Amino acid sequence: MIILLRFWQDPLKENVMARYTPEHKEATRRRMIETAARRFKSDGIDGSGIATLVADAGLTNGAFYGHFASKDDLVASVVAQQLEDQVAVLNSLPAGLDSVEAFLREYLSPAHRDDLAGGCPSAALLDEIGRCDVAVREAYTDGASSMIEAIARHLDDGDAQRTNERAIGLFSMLVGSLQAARA
Amino acid sequence: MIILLRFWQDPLKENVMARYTPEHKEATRRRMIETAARRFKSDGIDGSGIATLVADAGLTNGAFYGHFASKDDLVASVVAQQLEDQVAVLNSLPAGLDSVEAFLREYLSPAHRDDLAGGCPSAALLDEIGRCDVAVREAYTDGASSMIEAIARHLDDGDAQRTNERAIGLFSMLVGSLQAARA
DNA sequence: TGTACATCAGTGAACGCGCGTTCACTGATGTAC
DNA sequence: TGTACATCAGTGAACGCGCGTTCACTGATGTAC
Repeated sequence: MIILLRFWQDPLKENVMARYTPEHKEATRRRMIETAARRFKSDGIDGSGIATLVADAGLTNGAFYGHFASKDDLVASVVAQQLEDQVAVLNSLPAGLDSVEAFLREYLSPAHRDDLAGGCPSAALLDEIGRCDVAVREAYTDGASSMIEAIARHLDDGDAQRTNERAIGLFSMLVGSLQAARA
Repeated sequence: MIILLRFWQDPLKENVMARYTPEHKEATRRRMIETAARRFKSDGIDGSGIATLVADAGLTNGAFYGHFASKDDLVASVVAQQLEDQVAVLNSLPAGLDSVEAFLREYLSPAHRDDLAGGCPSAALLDEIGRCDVAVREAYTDGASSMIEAIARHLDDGDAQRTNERAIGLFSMLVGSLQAARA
């Protein structure tokens, strides 16, 4: 959750890469989503203009609309991708309460508090997402329910309903605490 | 916390009110702060333009800078006022855990979830405040620590340190839960 | 193998628009004589 | 009491600016013959 996957090509290799392979355009799109995620989380969604977002990915203004239909389309893609990454991290944790505890300590650590760009998307963007268009909000609710499930899997104590409630409570408290610590 | 104080004059009385009494300008300023609070919470800070904010208060564009030095100045005033109101509500609750429980039920009620404009400023604005200028963030941290104190007063169990930690935890969880419920 | 053409990821200038802010002005109120 | 002037909350047009988006173009790559 804290350490982001950096799966885009390094710039040198990128330049050598054939321009019209099926992978090339897809790689650029992924790079845009990754760099936009960091920018959104540190400067806010409204606070990040298209010009800055494409420059972060090493492109110019006009290239944007070859990859996304609109800014909102990018936002929805970013939100979905970010939550997917978090779910993957949660699922890769070994079972047992020890690993949950280690995860919590890391989540609430000063390092995570100070790493807005690389940190939890919910803590950085939740209330802005609530004011975005419906596609973005759907991307968020879909992703968040996967998160809750992933958390619940670690807390499972037989009573499904209760486990789910505790997962939601834990998630809410984590996000709220982190936001409070930052403000 | 949920029911806002509506202390501005009603329009009829306002029109009759002498224009240059010391109260007149102050009343306009308070009205701006109140209506701006509602607008910020429902549309976001970045999402609310000066033109809309002054129109909400029944004024036109240019009047704004007779009351505030800048938009950030208004934001800081709104944040301070909102938290002050919340503290006043908390302090007016009768002592005892019953009233705390009633308060929690109200805070987490569907009515409060759906009342963005009239609801808790922290839940609606926390992550946007984190990206505002230093005066706004100071107004928030000052107000929030009064909030924590007010909550702690209701949870007091003799151990000051522990009470304070529980107050922070409760506050974080409430804000986080409400945001999650809204998104 | 060499040449002509098609493809298409990316360029960069331009668009209309709403933003925060400024400013010359208005006109009702308060004050001086 | 009546008149002339000062005050000042509020008006509304205008400003420069950055936004999201569009579009004619470029030039490296892939394909056809």
